[in-house]
Amino acid sequence: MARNSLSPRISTDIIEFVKSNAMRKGDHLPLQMLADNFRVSRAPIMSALQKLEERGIVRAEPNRGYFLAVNGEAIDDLESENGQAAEGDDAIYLRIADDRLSGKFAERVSENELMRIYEVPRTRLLKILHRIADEGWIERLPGNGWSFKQTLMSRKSYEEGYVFRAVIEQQAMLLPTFQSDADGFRRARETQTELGNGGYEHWSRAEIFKANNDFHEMLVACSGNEFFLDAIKRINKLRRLLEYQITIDRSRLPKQTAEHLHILDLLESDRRSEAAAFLYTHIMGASRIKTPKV
Amino acid sequence: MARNSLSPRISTDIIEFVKSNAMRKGDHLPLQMLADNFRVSRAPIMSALQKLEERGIVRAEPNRGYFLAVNGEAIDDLESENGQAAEGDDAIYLRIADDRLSGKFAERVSENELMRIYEVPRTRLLKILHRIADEGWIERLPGNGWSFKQTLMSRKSYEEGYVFRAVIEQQAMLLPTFQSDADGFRRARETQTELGNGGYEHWSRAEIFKANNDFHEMLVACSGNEFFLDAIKRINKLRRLLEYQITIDRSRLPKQTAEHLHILDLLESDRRSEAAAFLYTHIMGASRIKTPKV
DNA sequence: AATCACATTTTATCATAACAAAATGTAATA
DNA sequence: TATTACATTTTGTTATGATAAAATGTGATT
Repeated sequence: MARNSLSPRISTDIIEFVKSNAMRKGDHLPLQMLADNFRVSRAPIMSALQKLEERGIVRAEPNRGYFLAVNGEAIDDLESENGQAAEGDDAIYLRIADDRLSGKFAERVSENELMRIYEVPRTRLLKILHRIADEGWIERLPGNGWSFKQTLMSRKSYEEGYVFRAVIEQQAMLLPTFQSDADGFRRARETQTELGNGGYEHWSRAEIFKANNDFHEMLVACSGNEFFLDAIKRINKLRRLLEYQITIDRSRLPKQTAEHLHILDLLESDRRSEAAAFLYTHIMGASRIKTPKV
Repeated sequence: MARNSLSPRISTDIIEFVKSNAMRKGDHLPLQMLADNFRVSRAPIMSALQKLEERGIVRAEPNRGYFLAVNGEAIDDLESENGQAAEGDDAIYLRIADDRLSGKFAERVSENELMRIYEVPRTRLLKILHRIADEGWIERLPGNGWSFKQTLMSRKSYEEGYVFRAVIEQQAMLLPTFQSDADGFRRARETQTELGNGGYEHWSRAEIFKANNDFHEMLVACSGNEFFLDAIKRINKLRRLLEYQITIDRSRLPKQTAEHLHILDLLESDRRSEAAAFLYTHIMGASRIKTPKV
């Protein structure tokens, strides 16, 4: 057996790309452009496009290339919509997270043990374990095996996480290097407005979560300081895992999006320290309400 | 061939353990206790002790175990002193860092390429690459190969790093959960005093660096917030890499240690916000002086 | 001049087997 | 009873060869 192909993921990426660039029916999709964009060679792009052709999303013209067969916004990506059942490595990753949160593991596990449980070859297992280690909830022991860390993923550190986020984001906004990103603000406004105007009723949990994270990461990116952004991205990965288990209280979303818009208002009228203070209470406010099962 | 043994590392660890616990000649060293301490089984402890016996540091009594043959403080660990030439994985890691900093790599490299260059089996190479990825200066590409990130390890982000540290450490100290650690303070005082009273002239660069890092991490640990501590530890790993290349200005050390002691003074007389403010300028002050070659 | 289509090279993953080290169970000893 | 010494089991690293995917070079087409 060989590795599993990139093309499914690339297909999804292309659809997302087409949508977010508001491309229209008939637009050309050059191989090299897409390849550079996704940081792969032309080969996997080719096979992804071929599969998209079978689905009628793009049209192939011999010796000329691939062209969009429909308008970008008209595409609804079946695979990623109903494909909630994550494929490939992600599936295993989520199963491990689940099993960990429901206490099915001893603190210490061996690689062989995990290979048997999840029926995964070692190479792939290690990739996943390293990802988890990067997120900070498992670590390699000096001898054999891996050890789950209790520290993250607990109620206590859940709250600590909110404190950390509130402080980092507020301070990032107060840095002298902070610069508003007009384009980012505009797009954030669109998303938040849409979410507030009824979107909160039908968007999927993942979409809502992503919109929220994107907003906060966009703000921190304005700080112009890589380390602040990195710290936030890192903690958001963990958060995703824990909040997956929480039922979203959709009734709170209108208030949340209103607060997000308020922050943008303040920034755009150059009231940065007010915005930073408000951001702090905004984040800490969310902490008080949510309650994870763990 | 099989994996390389843990015992050299464990030998060093045991020596460090004996020293830091101020153990005396004749003290007993139970296998299980050491095993638990280092999170391994008794097997590698056994072989480490056997090697320490050959070096005359411990004495074996049949069916009774191993006993210290000299006083803890009297041991000078030849292997780790002159053993500046790091062994095993660390050696490769440092070579990669060097080669990267001196611009010997294209941005994108394949695993096979690196295996050929450093003559390392894939398993070990991957371990090292994942460690580097965790530190944030390389990342796996979606297809084949890895890509060095420019962002960290540059002059700009070097300065950003100082800003980040200053903010995080200051804010950590201001958290309501912050609690002084009497024991930690005492030990920090000892080290800093020793370093200030002439230690700065003969301590190795690594020792000085470690003393400094330990001080700051100890302070952040008092915050009682895992995430703050984690963020500082993470950035310190990177710092170590960059500052390796800088010649330490030893004449500055007395001032630095004096400032460290001053911070402890302020904290112990319950002037926390003053301490936090001073800590901030202390860190930013260091940033202005040092200049990395990169 | 771009871009594609196709052919070729390079790469990483997987299965397998060998082996040394790590982990562990237990009788022997202090 | 606590700890070691020794025997046994389990584990993870390594080398090797097969294979499919990714990367790339180049002539053909627009």
